[in-house]
Amino acid sequence: MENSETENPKKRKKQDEQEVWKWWEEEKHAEGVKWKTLQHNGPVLAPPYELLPKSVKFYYAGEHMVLSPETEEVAGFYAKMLDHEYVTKTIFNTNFFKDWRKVMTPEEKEVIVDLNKCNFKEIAEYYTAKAEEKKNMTKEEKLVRKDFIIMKDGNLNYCKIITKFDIIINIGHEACVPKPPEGHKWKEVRYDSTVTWLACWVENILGSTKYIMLNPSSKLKGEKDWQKYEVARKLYQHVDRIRNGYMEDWKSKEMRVRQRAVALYFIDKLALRAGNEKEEGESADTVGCCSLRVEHITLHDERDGKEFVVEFDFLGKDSIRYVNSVAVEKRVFKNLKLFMENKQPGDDLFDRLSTTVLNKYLNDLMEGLTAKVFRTFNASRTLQEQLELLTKESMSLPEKMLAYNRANRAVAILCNHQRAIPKTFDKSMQNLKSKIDEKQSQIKEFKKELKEAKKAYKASDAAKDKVVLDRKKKRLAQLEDQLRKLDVQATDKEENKQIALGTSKLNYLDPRITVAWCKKWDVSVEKVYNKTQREKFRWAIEMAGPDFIF
DNA sequence: GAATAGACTTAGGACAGTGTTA
DNA sequence: TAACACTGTCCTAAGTCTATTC
Repeated sequence: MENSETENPKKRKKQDEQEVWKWWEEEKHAEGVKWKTLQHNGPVLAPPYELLPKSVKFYYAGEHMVLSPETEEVAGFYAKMLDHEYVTKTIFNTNFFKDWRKVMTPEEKEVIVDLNKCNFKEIAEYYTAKAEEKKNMTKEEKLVRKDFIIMKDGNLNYCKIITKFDIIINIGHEACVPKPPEGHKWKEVRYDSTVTWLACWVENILGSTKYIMLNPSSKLKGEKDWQKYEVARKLYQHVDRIRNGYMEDWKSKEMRVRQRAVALYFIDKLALRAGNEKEEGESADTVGCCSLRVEHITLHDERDGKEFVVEFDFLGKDSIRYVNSVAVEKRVFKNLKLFMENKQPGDDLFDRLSTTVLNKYLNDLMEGLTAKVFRTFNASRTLQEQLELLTKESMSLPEKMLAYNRANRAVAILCNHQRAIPKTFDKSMQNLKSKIDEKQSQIKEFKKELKEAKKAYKASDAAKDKVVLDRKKKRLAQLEDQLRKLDVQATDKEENKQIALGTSKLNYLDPRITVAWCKKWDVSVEKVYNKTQREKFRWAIEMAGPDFIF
């Protein structure tokens, strides 16, 4: 990576796009060419397929690209107008092929003339297999490989990442300026106490700023975390009023208000994210509540014996799929039908709503209230309610832990926190099951022995037979306890197959609820929080007693 | 009012290190 | 003690939300 002296790539892309539009504006009015207007997701114009000229000059990134209607590139042309990503790929392929042609032998040049006719499957398979092979290497094999690479290439594998000239540091007014490494200087020394970052620089791919910030265990982050949960707790005092408010708004004369009310209902009921607008083509096509499109929901008047069911299916943050069917109030259902009227699948469901508008409205309802507070609020409330429901005095420690994990899991499901199923899941589950089988037959066998011992003692009434009987009873109790533990373990494992508990634990659950639960049920905090988590939640561990209520 | 910048939180995957088991 | 499974930590991309600029 080079020192970032090139222009801002975001701006560059924007300019390129403007160039395309400029070209298109001219092209569609060109003499002798009849263009038809095509409506798609706003004022997008594109020529219908049958009217495309034999060759279209396509201006992009400073070079001409010829699109011929007979090829897939026509689709690419449409895609440019409708879906940026496709064309990015097309351009990549074009550039790649051009560069490849440069290094081809004359014979290859003769044969390889069309990238679309090239089949790379075998090569791809070869490298996938190689990667798998590398992954399956033993520790020793990996070490040997590493030594071999060092021997072959030497230790000269350098990559110039960033120079100190690019870094801005942020320090206290009285603090001495830390000395940059020899031959370097800071880009800027700032004294800004209104922000928390210590250093920042501009990353060279998208031109975004990167920050160095304090650890979650720091006092500063701890206080922020505490504040976050206090805002969420405050919502409890307002939530009934807010809920009554949005229910009332479902009947509003204004479409804008109805949309806001239905969106807020989803955010509250389903813990959906706000869903900011994203730059099209810049990143994956993911959505949240406000950016839902018509194609992301299906309405069922009746489904599985329930009325007014909304079926959600969309990709959320990190392209994690959200699939859920929910029965909603009749008014919500009717409103959704209304919002979807005369719209294409790709159109915005809430076309009169944005996250900025929604958050402004929320802040008027309660100071500090934003869409994401509902997620924190509902997650923490769910944990508290589930813990209350699932924990019983008579439970053993493993059973209490299962109850805790189940409560945590309920939150993770609500927030749609998923993980990839571990590769070894089936195998380790199988191992656990065979352990359970083994333990069961052991117990069965032992019960027989116990029966014999009872018989012997009854017959003899001898002290030594009593000792044997007691010992056997004790052992059986031990075995049964072990079996219970294994059963609990298997249940927990199965239920947790595809669910990630860490995200909610770390970001959504007021740690004081957990600490209070530990204190109330005599479970050590170490059982639920590891060392790092205990450091992060030190404030809560010190603060919360067994009676804390969120 | 929309677009953008800036600052911060939230997110799942990778992988090294640790624990468990045969 | 080796093999395997699991956990903790790191990484940084992908979000949210507010302030500023156009």
